[in-house]
Amino acid sequence: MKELTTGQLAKQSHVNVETLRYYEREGLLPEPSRSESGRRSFSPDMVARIRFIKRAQELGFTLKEIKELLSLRADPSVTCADVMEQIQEKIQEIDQKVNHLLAIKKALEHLSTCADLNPASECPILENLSFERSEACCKES
Amino acid sequence: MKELTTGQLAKQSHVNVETLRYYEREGLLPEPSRSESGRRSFSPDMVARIRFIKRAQELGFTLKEIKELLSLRADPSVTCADVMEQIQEKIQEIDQKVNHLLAIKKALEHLSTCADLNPASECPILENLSFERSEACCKES
DNA sequence: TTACATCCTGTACTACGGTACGGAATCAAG
DNA sequence: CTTGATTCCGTACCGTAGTACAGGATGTAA
Repeated sequence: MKELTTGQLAKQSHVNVETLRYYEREGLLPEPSRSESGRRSFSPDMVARIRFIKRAQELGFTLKEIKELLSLRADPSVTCADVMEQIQEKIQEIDQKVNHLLAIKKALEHLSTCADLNPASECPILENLSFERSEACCKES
Repeated sequence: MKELTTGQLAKQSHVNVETLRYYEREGLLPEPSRSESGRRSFSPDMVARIRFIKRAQELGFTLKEIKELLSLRADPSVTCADVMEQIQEKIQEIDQKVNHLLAIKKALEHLSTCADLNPASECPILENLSFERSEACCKES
């Protein structure tokens, strides 16, 4: 396999050239070797590394966390259990986010119900948003 | 009710003084009247307005969207149905976010399972993250 | 009156994940 | 050899939701 230029790596990994430079700055990519004229020369392995980064992003990891994952991988004293732990944490975070969103949804649905019950009157939705919680919203049932 | 100074309004609405100035700049608060020396003088209604903003933020609206909601409220030609529509949109957005998070969770759980199945071997989790999708991950069942 | 608190303005800075741009150098194709 | 594409670097900018700060002007309490 040949080494890749910045542009080639960018194309193959479906990211912007500037993004590669940004990842390098942020320590997500190792400093590549350079040609005599100073141009970057990337190992083809970097395609997989960027796929890793993008996939992990999709999975809800921040670049900072991904950097940690990548350094875990580089450290031979790290066990599979260490990685498992990070993933379990991430799953819990996701559960929390989902629960928060569902609570918000419930509140919004409640506001909708209020509106249904007040067809011809002034819209109570916006006023209800002013309340601390929306319990005191509707004319009872 | 007396008019409030910036500091009083900030205290009563539990936000930072700078946040009030920021909201004013962003058009979320109307330009308050001023004292002779140039100090802001807020109507006590602004406490409710900021509560509205904060509550709507909790419900997942951005400041931009909140600004729209506030202007809806100010416009007498806007019907309750218009507001309902915004809320329905928001509910759909939330559903999408939840579904995305649950898909992520599933993928992470799958990675955990893989790790369970490979107790003594090299940790396959990180390598699996490199895959486009994680179907090809585990030793079958 | 003196001291301290609050307020004013404008600007800069934070985090996040990049994107855009200018000007110079270099590379590859015709 | 010339032209156009690519790459280089540093820096500035985007949106989001604020926070921080400098330096000056007021307001208030002892």
